[in-house]
Amino acid sequence: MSAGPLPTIHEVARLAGVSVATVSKTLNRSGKVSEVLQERVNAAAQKLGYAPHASARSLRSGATRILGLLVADLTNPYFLRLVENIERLSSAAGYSVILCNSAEDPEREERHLAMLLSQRADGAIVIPTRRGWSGRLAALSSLPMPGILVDRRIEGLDLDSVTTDNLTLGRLAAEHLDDLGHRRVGVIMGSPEHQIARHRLDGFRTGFAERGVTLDERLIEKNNFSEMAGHAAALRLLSRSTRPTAIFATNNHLALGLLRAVGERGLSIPDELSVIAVDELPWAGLVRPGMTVVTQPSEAIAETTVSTLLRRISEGRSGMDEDDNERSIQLPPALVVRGSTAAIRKQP
Amino acid sequence: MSAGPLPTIHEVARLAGVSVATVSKTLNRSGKVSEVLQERVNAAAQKLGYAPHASARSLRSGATRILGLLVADLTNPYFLRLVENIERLSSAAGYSVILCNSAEDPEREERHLAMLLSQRADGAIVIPTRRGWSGRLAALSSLPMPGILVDRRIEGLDLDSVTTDNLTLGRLAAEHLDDLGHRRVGVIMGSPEHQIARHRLDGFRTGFAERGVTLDERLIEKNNFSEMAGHAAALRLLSRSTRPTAIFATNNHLALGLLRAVGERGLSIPDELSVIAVDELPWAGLVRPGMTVVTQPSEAIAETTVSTLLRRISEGRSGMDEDDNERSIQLPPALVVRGSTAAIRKQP
DNA sequence: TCTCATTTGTTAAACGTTTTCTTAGCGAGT
DNA sequence: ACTCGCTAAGAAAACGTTTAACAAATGAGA
Repeated sequence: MSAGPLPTIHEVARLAGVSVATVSKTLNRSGKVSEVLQERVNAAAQKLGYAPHASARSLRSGATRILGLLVADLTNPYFLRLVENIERLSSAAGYSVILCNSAEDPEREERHLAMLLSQRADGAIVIPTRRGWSGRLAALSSLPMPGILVDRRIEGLDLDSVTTDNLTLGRLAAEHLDDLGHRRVGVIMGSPEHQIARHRLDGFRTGFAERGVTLDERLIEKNNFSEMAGHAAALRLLSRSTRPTAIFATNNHLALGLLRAVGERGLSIPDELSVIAVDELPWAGLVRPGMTVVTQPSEAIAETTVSTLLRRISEGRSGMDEDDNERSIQLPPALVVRGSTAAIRKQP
Repeated sequence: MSAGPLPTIHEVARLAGVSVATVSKTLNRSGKVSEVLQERVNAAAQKLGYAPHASARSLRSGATRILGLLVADLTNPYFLRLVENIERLSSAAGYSVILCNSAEDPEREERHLAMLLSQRADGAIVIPTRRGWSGRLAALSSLPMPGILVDRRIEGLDLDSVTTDNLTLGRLAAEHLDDLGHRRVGVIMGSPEHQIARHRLDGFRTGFAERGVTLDERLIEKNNFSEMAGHAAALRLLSRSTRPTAIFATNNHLALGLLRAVGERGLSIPDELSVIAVDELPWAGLVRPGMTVVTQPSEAIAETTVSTLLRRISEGRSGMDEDDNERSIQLPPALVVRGSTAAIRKQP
């Protein structure tokens, strides 16, 4: 509508017949401004369609009200739920979110972090790449901007982190299967050099151990995290002379591969095989017997992440010294029982 | 590592023993700077870990190198693929992306647009809310910043838009089913007041009409876009005395509901019913006979969107006048045949 | 009436860049 | 020797805010 570039605070001031300082104070509700002037200012701003220039504002004030969100893998539905929730919460708190996808590539991660630094984001939320941590991630712990890790912790770094309690997650799965009488259980997991996979397995193992059951190590398939790997692993498990009566798939992609394999073998779930997976899946409703899963508390994780980061930001602003560093928050998963697991029928 | 706040261009200049102007010219490769000084500057910048202050830069230069990405529904997997591709392309072109989710809520859309305006984003990519267009969206066509619509066109606005050619999409589905001999076909679609649904149906109808087949209007289920609606509609279709031999589900959610209904009825696909859907689905590999789908060209759409917007931005910068307005780009979908459709067996 | 507080408003100085304009330096042509 | 170009470097003026410091105005107490 209006021609020419956007109006500045000066034009608002001129139209309202006051100084720019008065306009600024009015619009930010800081300082004292009389009722009558406030109205004049607001009217003028309204009429001109004034929108404060964020760059100018942050240049002067030092805060950008921007959060960086750097995700390791945008194709992972679990991360997507996190992104969605984090965006919602940040936005509600008055922060904009710059979305970055590193696609599991440390180099992209590095570049994005440099960009976020240049943008002077007030904070960064990072789901880090699997392979090692870049120097720039380490730098987050100190000065440039407060950062927080989500879902994946990095051992050596003293950065806040919010993750699922994966030990408990494994244990929940174990206890459920044990309750149903399963003793010969298979596990399809990613590489044990990744903390998450390791913790889930450890929890699973512990859960059974506490009930006096020892896992058959030969039924633990350790590979990578892809659907193909899950498929192959499942076929191996199902081809054994005495195949497991239940299988625990420790992530989304692996579960997909497992289900595909089960379908190909024509096995019926849960009659011939019980299956328990991790995370609510978008297509969960589709699978005929609904999937029994251990879910990660994605809303709670998003909420804790954002609130913790915002707290760090305000602390930093007030110059508080780093006292309670190395806060690693772990949130509890939940078991959702559906039709894909059942009590064992016959003991062959 | 380094204590205190981040270094400015002045500190780099002092360390290199030159003026700030020289540093700026060196770092931006603008203006003439002698070899030796360039090296001194780069070394100093490197040593200090200098990162240019984006706010200051854009305040002076007028460009933020930020793109707004405002999505109507982050839970839609198709939109997610768009987001992923758009982020990748923008990032490769040196732009950062501010992600906003309106969640089909016009009010949130409005707020986000105001925020993007305040941030002085260089451009905005918008998948608009279904219900009506906000005044601020209309404003995009004129001055504040160049904007482009994706996936959903808005009739009255003279804004660039990039969408799937939904007429052709419908026609492709129709021709495929006709080739297989289907004559009694059902359609499960969203509300016909939405252009997309209407176009897909029109194309579908036309495709059959061109082969001399008239659709049975009673088999066209018009509801909303939810999975629940799809499920209910499917149940209605499958309960008819003479049920259709094939069903066309015009979107993701509806297809999910349809498949659930088919499962509940214990019908076998494609022997008793052929099913064709829209869009590659994340869980496509899972469904036993793979799904036959008409896919939207999401990569091409993302590519066209970003390049068109960036062109608009540079045009705007060079002050070019709006000549070829109202560009509505439509990209062709593709048919992917899998196992969920088959030639009709018996004619009951 | 004169001071002194207290309120309300304005002036002007930052914030960290980019960029225009100016100047210094210098070799070449007369 | 003097001017004329030419190049590389620097000085300083923006860009649009916020905010500290200050001025003006008002009312109260003596």
